[in-house]
Amino acid sequence: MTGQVPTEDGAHARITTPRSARGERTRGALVRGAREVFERDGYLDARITDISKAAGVASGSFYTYFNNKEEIFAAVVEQVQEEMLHPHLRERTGITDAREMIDASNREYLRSYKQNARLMALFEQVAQIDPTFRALRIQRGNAFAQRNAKLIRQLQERGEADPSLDPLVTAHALSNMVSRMAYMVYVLEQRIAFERLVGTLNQIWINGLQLREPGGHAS
Amino acid sequence: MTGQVPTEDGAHARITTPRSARGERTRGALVRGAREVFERDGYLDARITDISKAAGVASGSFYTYFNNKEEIFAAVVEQVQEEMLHPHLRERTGITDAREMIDASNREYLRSYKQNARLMALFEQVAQIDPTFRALRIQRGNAFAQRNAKLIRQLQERGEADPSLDPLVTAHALSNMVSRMAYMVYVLEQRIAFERLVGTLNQIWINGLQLREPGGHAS
Amino acid sequence: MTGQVPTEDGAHARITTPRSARGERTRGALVRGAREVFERDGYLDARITDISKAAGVASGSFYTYFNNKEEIFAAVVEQVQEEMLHPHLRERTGITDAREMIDASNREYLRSYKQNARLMALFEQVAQIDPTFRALRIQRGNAFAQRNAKLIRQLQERGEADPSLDPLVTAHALSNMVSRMAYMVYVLEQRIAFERLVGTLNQIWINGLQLREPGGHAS
Amino acid sequence: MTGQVPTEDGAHARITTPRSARGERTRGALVRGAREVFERDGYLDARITDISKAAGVASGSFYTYFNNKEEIFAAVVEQVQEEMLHPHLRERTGITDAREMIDASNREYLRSYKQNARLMALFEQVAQIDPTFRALRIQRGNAFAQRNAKLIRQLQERGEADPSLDPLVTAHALSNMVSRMAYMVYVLEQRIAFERLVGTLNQIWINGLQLREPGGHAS
DNA sequence: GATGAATGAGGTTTCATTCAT
DNA sequence: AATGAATGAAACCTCATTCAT
Repeated sequence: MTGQVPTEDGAHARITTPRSARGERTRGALVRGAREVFERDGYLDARITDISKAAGVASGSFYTYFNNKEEIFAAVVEQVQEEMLHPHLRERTGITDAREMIDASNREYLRSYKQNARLMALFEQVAQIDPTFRALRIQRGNAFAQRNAKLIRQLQERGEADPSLDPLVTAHALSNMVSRMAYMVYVLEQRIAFERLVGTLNQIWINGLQLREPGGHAS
Repeated sequence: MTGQVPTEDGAHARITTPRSARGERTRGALVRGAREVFERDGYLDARITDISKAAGVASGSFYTYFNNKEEIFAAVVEQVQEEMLHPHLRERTGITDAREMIDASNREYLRSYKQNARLMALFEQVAQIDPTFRALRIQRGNAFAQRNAKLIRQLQERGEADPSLDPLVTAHALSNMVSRMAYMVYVLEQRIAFERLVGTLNQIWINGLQLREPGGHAS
Repeated sequence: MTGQVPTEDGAHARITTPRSARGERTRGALVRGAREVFERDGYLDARITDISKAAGVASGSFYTYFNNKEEIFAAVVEQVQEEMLHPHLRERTGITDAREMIDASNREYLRSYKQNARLMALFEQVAQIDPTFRALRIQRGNAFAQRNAKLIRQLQERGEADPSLDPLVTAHALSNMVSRMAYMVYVLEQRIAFERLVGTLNQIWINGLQLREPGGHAS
Repeated sequence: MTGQVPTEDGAHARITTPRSARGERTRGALVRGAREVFERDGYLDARITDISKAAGVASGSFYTYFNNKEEIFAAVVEQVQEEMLHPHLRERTGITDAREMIDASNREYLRSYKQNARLMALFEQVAQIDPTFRALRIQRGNAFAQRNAKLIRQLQERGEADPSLDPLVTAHALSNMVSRMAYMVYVLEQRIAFERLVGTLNQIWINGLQLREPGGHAS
């Protein structure tokens, strides 16, 4: 009746948004505990009991703030996103040259992926398991690809990129290539030196798009 | 861990390799049933009971041939591989031109992926869940990349491909790009027309490698 | 268990009889909330949390005034009884004729039952569940039957009622008949028109007792 | 897929109708255990664990045959009904006189109720709690009343019963009177001697209906 | 007194695995 | 070998009750 969180099913919505400082602390401990357990045991093997234990609260307290594993996982994701929130690259660095932009973008992505490999593995796993989270990922991937497709189109219009490429498909393909390589190297632990990885991926982007000097004449 | 009886696979030696024709039939039914259930319910939600039911045998019979879900999944994979076993492309078609080879290879891969989308989704899922199967995939990916890396090296030596690219990393990157796009389109059902997909991916391979005419002079 | 403080009811002496006006208000809100929840959800599904919520007080406040669901139910019953407390029929109306009395009494009972059907259903339910409340009902039923038995005996002595009937058993039987019909019609919602119901029940009373004109001569 | 019991929701119908003798034995033990526990602890306090324990089977075995407490209760009811199934009174005894029929019928009903008091208490309780079972009771009550109403109508037509009574309402009322008295005496344990009880109730039926000699002239 | 979060016992349910026939 | 019922170890989840603020 009173300001309850709008949950999916609207059933007997029992979960609470913490009103007191103490509640805030407990909820926080649970999210932290969940992250710890998820990273350690994986999504499937994480038991709610263990999360509560890791948070140092009674098992029942979990249900004060979350209805199930899925929900607390969403909270972990949210928390991680806030953590990772940097100002956007271009805005920060003012890069305009396409090559530099590609390098900066790939470099930053791979660095961050490497840094949070455990978490990325987890996200990858959950996307395979939970439809809700999978949908979220698709959405993000699409938004990202759309942005990149626009950049590619601009380059094509300026005569700086291969005009025969479909911008959207290309954007998807190149992004997927990078993210999959990040997964391969940092989650599956196939050892490739960072610089070699970035360098090769950059080169494939540049070659793939047939990037030319802004002037327009080939090197 | 200590002094295991030297059985076939080191397990607790209970499963039987069917000797009789009847046994062969039962085992076959189980594998077929498993595939059906896996494709329908996904790996996680597939219950051994359901597999037995789908196979039309008693639940207990499962354990005559397999020890657990993982093992029967392996059997499904094996069966599928036999099915998909075509004679290798080059051997079959005798293609030698790199561009043609890329097209033939991507085209065949995507066609087959589309054809078996359900199964591919399943494999993707299980690779996220089961370490054994994950290792298998890594191994295959590596073998495949190694083969492609060798081809790339040959092209570079003949002056037909960008010599600055790391052959192995490039091979991994381009393969991952294709397989990930296949996943995106045929499992996640992001609609992209087949020809546009193949065409764009081919072009990125060609551009990415900076493939030149066998003659050796740039366009 | 040992050496209990001699409190009002011998319980573990925690509940408070409100001293302040604020306390009075809170207690009242709880009883009102309980009634609402009991009528809505039934006794079994009424959760103490819900009662507190319906009362607009914190869940913990419940225990300031009551120890458990049973106790607050008793409070609801008490409150309802006060509400329903009419001056007694005869005293109010001065009826002395047996037939008129039967009609007035049945009519009033059924009217009130219909009016408070939800509550009556609740009482019926709780009587099935809670021994304390069940005992209370038995007691009331007996008191009521005893009163009626006395009237029947008087009628028999005056030659106005069948002398072969056991007054107490008859009193119970006829009362039970009426209350059970009320339950059937207004709780179980078996549609019978009010007047037909009252009329038939009156007639069975009259026939059952073989009521004769006060004068004493048979019909 | 194969001959499953048609359950209400048809979901993942997991319960089994025993195919083997052993299964039959286990199911039987569960129903017997349930009856024992229900009679001992009441419906509400009966835990599925206890039922399994009383049946001497593992807790999980319960779910081989039943999905929940409600279902096994239904099985108990069914079993009891089979037990109580006597050939119908009239058919058995060939009674045609209304008075004798009333006596025989009430006598038999009360005898049986007394005999199975614990069970009847249980049924009464569950009817208050479980809508499914409540509906069943209503249905039965209606069927029974309809039969009796027909008899009353016949008597009225033959001039042997008070023609002013509504047959259906009267039938309900008199039946409810008897069943409620049975409840009062044998469940609530209000001591009334059997013969006095039957005698008084018979008399109220006879008086209530104003039963006359078949010949038609009053006594 | 009021608050609302924390507690944890207790019951339910699932299903991989075993085993007697 | 096949059968299908029995087993019991987990996990989950609820909510009456307590308690620090």
